[in-house]
Amino acid sequence: MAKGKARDRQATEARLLKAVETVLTQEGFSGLGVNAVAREAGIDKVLIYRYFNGMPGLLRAFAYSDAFWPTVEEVLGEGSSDLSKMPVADRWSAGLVRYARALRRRPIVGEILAWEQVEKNELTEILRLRREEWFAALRERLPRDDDPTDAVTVSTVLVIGTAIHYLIARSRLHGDFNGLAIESDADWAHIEQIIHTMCSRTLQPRGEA
Amino acid sequence: MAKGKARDRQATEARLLKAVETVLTQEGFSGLGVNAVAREAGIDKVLIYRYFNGMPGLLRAFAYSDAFWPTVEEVLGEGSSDLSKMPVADRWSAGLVRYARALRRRPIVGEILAWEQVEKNELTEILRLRREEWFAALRERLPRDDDPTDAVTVSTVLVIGTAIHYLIARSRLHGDFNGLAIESDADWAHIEQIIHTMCSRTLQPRGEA
DNA sequence: GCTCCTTGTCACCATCTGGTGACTTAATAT
DNA sequence: ATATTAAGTCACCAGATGGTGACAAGGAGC
Repeated sequence: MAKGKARDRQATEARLLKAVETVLTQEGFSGLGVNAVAREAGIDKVLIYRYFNGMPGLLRAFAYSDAFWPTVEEVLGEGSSDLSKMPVADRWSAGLVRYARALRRRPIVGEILAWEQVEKNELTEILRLRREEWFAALRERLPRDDDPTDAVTVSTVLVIGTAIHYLIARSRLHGDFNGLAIESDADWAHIEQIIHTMCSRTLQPRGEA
Repeated sequence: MAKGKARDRQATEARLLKAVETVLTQEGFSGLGVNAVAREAGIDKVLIYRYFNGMPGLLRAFAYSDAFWPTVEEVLGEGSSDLSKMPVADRWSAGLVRYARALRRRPIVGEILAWEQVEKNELTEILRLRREEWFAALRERLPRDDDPTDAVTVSTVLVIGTAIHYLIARSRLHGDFNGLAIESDADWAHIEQIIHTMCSRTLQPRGEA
């Protein structure tokens, strides 16, 4: 039984894609390469070159698989809790919290965020472009306030977004950041609370010059 | 003159430490190893083992050199602009801005922040512990408000701090984050403005339950 | 003079990586 | 049945890494 795999290219490609995910979550991107992926999948590495034209091709296929990133709907929330009906501060507050939760649900996301932060090569650019496509699609679906305060609102939200990315990436390896716990769900509930406070106080329209 | 270096252990050790910094900034931590450092310093790698007992020892020496991290004074500001005299919102706002500037001044800091974010091994732990020592020293020097709002204040500041770390690490490789520019000094002036807004609006005491 | 320790040099090892060419074996078309 | 194509296996390459043992030569003390 051992020698001579059932000749099934589709299954082989699927196993390779799965192996990318496994290697990425278990060993991190520093261990991601043709050797490790092939070893994990139990498939000769030469097939990665034949079927995907090398590691970049395989990673591109991975980036467009559904393991890679949450859907826009998952963040926006469908039906009842539609974000676009909320006032601006609540909208962004709830949106950011959902974003954090959606990212946190996928173990692989932390790895990808960290990687993009740390290396810039053919592989990371593939994932980054895919992620930016996603973000553009998200913005398409959000109402745009065309008053001049919109720009500063977006900037503020982006800054909080970077904090989320940082904390999610960090939580893979560390239990806290200078005392701010980022391990358990309770820790994250606390962080969500802070995000909410920052959003509502910063974005809330107030009587001001 | 080439063969037979002037026998000067101190100078050799200094060149190795300098080479750590150079390799780290130029090639990143993924290229940091005995071979690369020795090559950069023009010194046989065996001396790294002899003098520093290997790479961890060399990095530990580096972590306690002044190339590694800004001084506490640089962030707190000395003399005239003493942070501890300011009201709470201004204190943190100004402190975070100074922190960002101090980190941004050192090319190597981005690399270290990114590394700690991404790997956890003997080497990164050395740098992390050193950084946390630094942070503890910083907190010693700041006045502590013992009212219950202090905890949420600290959490808020830490979240903004993570954003700073993220953006500094990212700016080594990318010019923006989803459209938020992080390249030029003007870009960072904008970010400082946002930090200031978030701090003053979130931390400012307001009539509230 | 001689000895002894230190500084520095060189050659070598096992191991891992990305990548390629040549092979066998199964399935399909004629 | 036979020829062709695709799937999978194996062995090998060059280059890089971390790490070690053996050696040459400078400097200080006796």
